[in-house]
Amino acid sequence: MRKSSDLRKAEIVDTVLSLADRIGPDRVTTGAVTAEIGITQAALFRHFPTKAALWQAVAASVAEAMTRAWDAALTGHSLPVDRIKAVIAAQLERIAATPALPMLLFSRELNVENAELRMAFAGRLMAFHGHLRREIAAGQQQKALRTDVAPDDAAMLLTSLVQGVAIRWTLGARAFPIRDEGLRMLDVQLRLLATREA
Amino acid sequence: MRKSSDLRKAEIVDTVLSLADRIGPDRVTTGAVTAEIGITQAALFRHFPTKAALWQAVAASVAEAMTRAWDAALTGHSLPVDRIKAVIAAQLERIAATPALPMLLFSRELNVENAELRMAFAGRLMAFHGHLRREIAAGQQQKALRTDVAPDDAAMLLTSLVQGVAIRWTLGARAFPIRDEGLRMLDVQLRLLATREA
DNA sequence: ATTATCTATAGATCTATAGATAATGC
DNA sequence: ATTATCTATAGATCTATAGATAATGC
Repeated sequence: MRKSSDLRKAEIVDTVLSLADRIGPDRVTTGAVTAEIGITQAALFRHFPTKAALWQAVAASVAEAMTRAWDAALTGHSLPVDRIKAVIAAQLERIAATPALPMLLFSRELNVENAELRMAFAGRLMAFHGHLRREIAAGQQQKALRTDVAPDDAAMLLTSLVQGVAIRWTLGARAFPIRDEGLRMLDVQLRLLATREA
Repeated sequence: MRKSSDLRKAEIVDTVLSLADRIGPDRVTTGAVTAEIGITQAALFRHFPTKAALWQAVAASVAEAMTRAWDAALTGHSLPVDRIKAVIAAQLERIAATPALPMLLFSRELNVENAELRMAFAGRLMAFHGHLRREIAAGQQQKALRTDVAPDDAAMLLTSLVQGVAIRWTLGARAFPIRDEGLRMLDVQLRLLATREA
């Protein structure tokens, strides 16, 4: 079956992510991708000039999906704490939808081969951190959150929480629903960050 | 220069870790290791029958060093909170000494190829978590730590904190001293976990 | 005599290129 | 006519094996 270039490109990008999950990012060869799709290995190079270019397209796709999900989460709520919960829930859902993400962050492809790939993800991580820091600062101004913790530090604790759950989920063979467990841990941490009511 | 088998094995294991850091775990080939040492590629297979066996020796070496460091840290202090700080400081020092560790945890070698390698690291992660949980429970009993957080959850927050700092350190080109930054973040989190004094 | 290392190479795998072929859309 | 795909293959790289050689230690 012959597809338009745009459709085929999208299919290749999706297949890379699916394969990266199943066999590991660095085991994704052009041959494995095309075998999965049902075209010859050489056909891939008519869509992407090099394998690095393919990975950059993958990074762009993942980064765009994240950005959209965060923006939608933020516009859906007004209270800072609700916005924090929503943006973290959105990110946990992105990880569940793209389970190769944690591995990808530490792949040779990203860390050694492909500086553009690395920068794309580093940029998204900073944007995520920025969202959290802003909402934490807003929550502190509304006296909902303790003010004796720097917003930057609190945002790092929450980013670490998401990463910690993702690591546990990945290494533990994904034996629990990452979104539920992540939000449960977030409630624990938000309780520690909240101003005392009693 | 000809070395005894034990010395050469140790040299090979050390070289794997050093190379894993510099070029990424999955790029460590038998040829790269032996070129670094100054023996021929084939000589490696007289010390380790397969590449998988070599990685298992690496895992055993790293795991043993961690265990020793944690035990030394724990015996050096009596107060639970001090023991928590000491064992986390020890782990941050282990990461600084073996900077390939975070990448190794997500390498194809560990996640896809080598189940024994994966289990070795999963076991150490659980042991680390167990140390933290025990000390947190002790701290709660001594009324030094809030009792409205499950020790298991608090231990996960601390483990995530270490992982989060390690990720930031790795992706950020190791631009800050991981031990200092980790202990600073630990103080922030311990302040949240402490019983209020005022 | 034992054993660490070397030379040479098989066999597998992977990216990328060159040129031919066949399906699509004006 | 355009363009997605195919066949065939070059060239690089990697693990592992077989058999020879040379250094070490009793």
